[in-house]
Amino acid sequence: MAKLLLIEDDLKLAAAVRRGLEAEQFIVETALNGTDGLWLAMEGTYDALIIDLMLPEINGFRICRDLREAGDWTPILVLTAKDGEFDQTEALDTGADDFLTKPFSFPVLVARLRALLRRSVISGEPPLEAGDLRLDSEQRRVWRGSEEIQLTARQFDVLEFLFRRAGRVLSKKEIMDGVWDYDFAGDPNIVEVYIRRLRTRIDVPFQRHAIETVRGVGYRLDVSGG
Amino acid sequence: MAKLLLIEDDLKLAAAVRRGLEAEQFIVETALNGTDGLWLAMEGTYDALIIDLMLPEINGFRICRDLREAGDWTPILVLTAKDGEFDQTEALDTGADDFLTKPFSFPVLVARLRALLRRSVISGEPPLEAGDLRLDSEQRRVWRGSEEIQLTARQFDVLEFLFRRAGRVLSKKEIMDGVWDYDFAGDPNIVEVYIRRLRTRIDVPFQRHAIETVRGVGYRLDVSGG
DNA sequence: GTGTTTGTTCAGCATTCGGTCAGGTTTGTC
DNA sequence: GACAAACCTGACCGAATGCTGAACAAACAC
Repeated sequence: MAKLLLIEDDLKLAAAVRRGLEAEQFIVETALNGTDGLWLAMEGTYDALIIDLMLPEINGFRICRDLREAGDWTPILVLTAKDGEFDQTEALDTGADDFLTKPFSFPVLVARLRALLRRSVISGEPPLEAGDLRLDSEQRRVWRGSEEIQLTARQFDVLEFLFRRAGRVLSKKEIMDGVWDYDFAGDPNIVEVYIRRLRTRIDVPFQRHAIETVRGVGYRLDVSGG
Repeated sequence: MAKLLLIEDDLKLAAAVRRGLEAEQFIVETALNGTDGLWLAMEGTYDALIIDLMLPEINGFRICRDLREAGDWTPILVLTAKDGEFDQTEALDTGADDFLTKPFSFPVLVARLRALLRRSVISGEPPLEAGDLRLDSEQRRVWRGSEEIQLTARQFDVLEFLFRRAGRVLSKKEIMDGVWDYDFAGDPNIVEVYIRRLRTRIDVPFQRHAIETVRGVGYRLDVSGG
């Protein structure tokens, strides 16, 4: 699958993003400063780069430029602080393909990444399946058997998150961190609410839930699809 | 498919054009200055060249001349600044086959390119289809079943953009970037307005929209055509 | 120049969505 | 069986989002 380079100096954020992307089946390498980042990027073995603009030593702006000037057009997704010294247009001036303003939510990051990769590695990614439940990320559509199920944006994000980790038990916190903005600080009950909303839509009557509750731990999407 | 060389020193523009053309299935290589550009162009392995006239080192004017003098008659599309030092007649005097004034809109660039290539590589591209909706890029005509639908230029551009990405959900921003001038900075509502106008023309009464709304995300042309 | 078509902006409206909350219910423990 | 913790559930409300018709402006044709 796709191999990514993450250049980010905030240790905590780097670790979180890395973990998240790995859970999405990406192969992730991390550089904590501009020098290492540029060095690694120059190897040119990555399918996409995720670069923070504010970096020690060599900043992200410079990395993008240097790569482009070296004829390297690997897709680049740039991370910027909202109030920071770089703004949106500047981010794109660097030759980056897309940018994301912090704080961002994880599904947005992944969606943007997939959009960038769609041109190269991932193309025509097959729909995800669990029993007779089917979810197509690209089209953002869900079916139970042949019947399409209408979901709202957030509902879809939650379900996709579960789908990509099907069979594993996910805590409410994991789901919150994975689906909501990473600085979202609401009641974990929101996850219960969304699980319920999903269940009322995707479950088959008189059959056990496709999304099982594991009391005291979290939720699990049954790979057999309920 | 067709292989292109883009010679453009503005990183932002180069990245955007490159990305867009790749989405249209072209193979694109990019040079950021005249020297590299001429060097690559001399290889003579491209189906067409897109050259900015204002370039560092060797300008576009010179590149065209040198190529033509070397007996290379690869189709050339030249990009010029509106107010720039080169005007339209001069651009064509260089041996270019066509020219485009900045800022240009993406569909225009693609249309001109296809026109240039039609003489050589691409010819007789089949019409695009979605259900009983049919769109012919070359003729710029649209039919529902056997009945032709009249669209304005912009309406057609939007629909063609959706057609070439049928089944995928496209954000308003993607549509704006893909259809309007690359520096257009208007209200995304313009997309809503055009979607509406398209719907009133292409939809079948009492049937669901051919262009579906995916709330919070964007629009999707249903491949089954509504 | 006049009239028409096309493109864009605007503002009000309708709908949907997301998040919160306040009970209710189940589960497990003592 | 009493209790607490965890989870479920339906209702509610503000905000975001999209829809729509009309007005205005620009481009074009005659």
